Amino acid sequence: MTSPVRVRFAPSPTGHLHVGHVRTALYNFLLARGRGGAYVLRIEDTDTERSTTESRRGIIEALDWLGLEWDEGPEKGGPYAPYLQSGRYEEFRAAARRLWDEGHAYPCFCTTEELDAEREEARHEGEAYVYSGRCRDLDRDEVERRLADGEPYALRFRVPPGRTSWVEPTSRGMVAFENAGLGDFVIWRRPSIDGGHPLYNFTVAVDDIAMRITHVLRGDDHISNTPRQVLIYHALGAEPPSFVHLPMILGPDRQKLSKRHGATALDEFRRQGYLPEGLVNYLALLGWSEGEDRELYSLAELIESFSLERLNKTAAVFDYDKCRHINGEQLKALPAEERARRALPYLRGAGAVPAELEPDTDGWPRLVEIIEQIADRVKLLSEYTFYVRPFYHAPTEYEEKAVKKVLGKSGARERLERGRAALAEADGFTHDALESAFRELAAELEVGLGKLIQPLRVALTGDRVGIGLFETAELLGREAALERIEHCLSFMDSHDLGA
RNA sequence: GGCCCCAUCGUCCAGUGGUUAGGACACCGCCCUUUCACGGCGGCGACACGAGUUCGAAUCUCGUUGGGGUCACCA
Repeated sequence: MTSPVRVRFAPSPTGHLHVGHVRTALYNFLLARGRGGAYVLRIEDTDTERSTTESRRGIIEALDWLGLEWDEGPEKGGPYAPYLQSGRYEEFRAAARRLWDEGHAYPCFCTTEELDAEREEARHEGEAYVYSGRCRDLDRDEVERRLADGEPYALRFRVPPGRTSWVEPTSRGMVAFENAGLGDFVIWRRPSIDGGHPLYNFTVAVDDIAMRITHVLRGDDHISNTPRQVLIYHALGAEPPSFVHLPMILGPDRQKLSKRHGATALDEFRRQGYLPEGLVNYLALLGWSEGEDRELYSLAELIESFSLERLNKTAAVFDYDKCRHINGEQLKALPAEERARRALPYLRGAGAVPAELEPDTDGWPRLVEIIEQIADRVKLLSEYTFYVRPFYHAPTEYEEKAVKKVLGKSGARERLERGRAALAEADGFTHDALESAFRELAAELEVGLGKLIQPLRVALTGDRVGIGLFETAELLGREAALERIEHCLSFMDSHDLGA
């Protein structure tokens, strides 16, 4: 039950990290941490044409941000290096040669044109393409001759008859494929074993064997590759690991999640103000549940609770609303000081606060207090800018509905003036002092407190929406508050409002 | 189309032979309230269908339908 586990997350550096990848990485991480095993990061860069170091850096940075720290991998090393798949080239070559020597692989001289024709015919017949096996039983002498002539070839795996199956340690259980439907697949590209490149189904097995991987957790879309990999394991005399195929994450239209559906790349979520805690929490819930009605988890709690047995097998639709909600819950759990630190880059980026504002400087406690007051009005870090901006910038215009529904109401101007007087004369410019002053004024004017407060709020912030009015005023200070009211009064005059 | 996987509210999850089928998000009311949020209360809303097994099926079996994945000398 608690046998040592070795898992890996093996992205190919050909693009951005997608939420689906993130969930796969997370589950691998959770399994390893929960069972005291090793979580390794391996970069599958054998496709030299599509792999970029920029993508690799992006992936590493993203994983870093999420807090999914790997035990072995790039920039860290480990006992089973190399962790960049391209670094294992000679080992792949040796394994391929061995397969060839032992008859598990054979050279295929078919040209691209010939193969295209085969594929074309299969499509025409409405059947799945399976390599014909034309080069499978070539005469030994002929093979020698063509090899000696330097004719280009690819290496194909000789798929044996029968069926291939494996048992997943989840409710999915056994999955089986008929070998006949697999076809002899290519493990090494042309022109030859000395010059070409090893291919995925082969490299992944060799690498996992070399790294002593015990559990392969990956997307559902890899199920059809699995029998081929199991075959390679057997041919190489190795015991296959446990395979666990995770349900897909779909878009709202139930198609595989893609850019069309909105944000999918991790950096986009980050830009939008998601917390790593929020994303991790939400993604953990997409395909797994503890079995009770709980859905708020820290990474540490997930490590504690996660188990393969509780994985579910139904594809899940990514729900942005729910993701945002979970993020909001995680945000609530953070102390104001921390929320302020995390929000700062967004605030500065939006110009809501002075560019030079830094933690632990003179202006810092005030920002923390503002953030504290905003409380759980926001769910994403980027949403703080709306509430924070008024404390650093006097309104230059007034929100449309605020003008219509507040400033435009008859008597608004008088109430605002009386409010200004109350602010000017208040004995102490604190929340409590202001509140009692306004309650008295409301009683005197025989109007609801709201009637008094609304115009003031608009004058002070430019909008009807914001934190408590008395907190707002206190945080602004008497001088700035009075100045803003003056400005608003003249705005009302020039627009003939609130008479 | 072949092969493979899957099937409970709109969405995400509970539920493993006997429940008024539960929770969360979203949505809609009401309450609280200086606005917006938060919070509280309530509502809407699902076992895809058909056979079987059983005293009894959301739960087990088979079929149908539906959805998804995959069919490269990419990963």
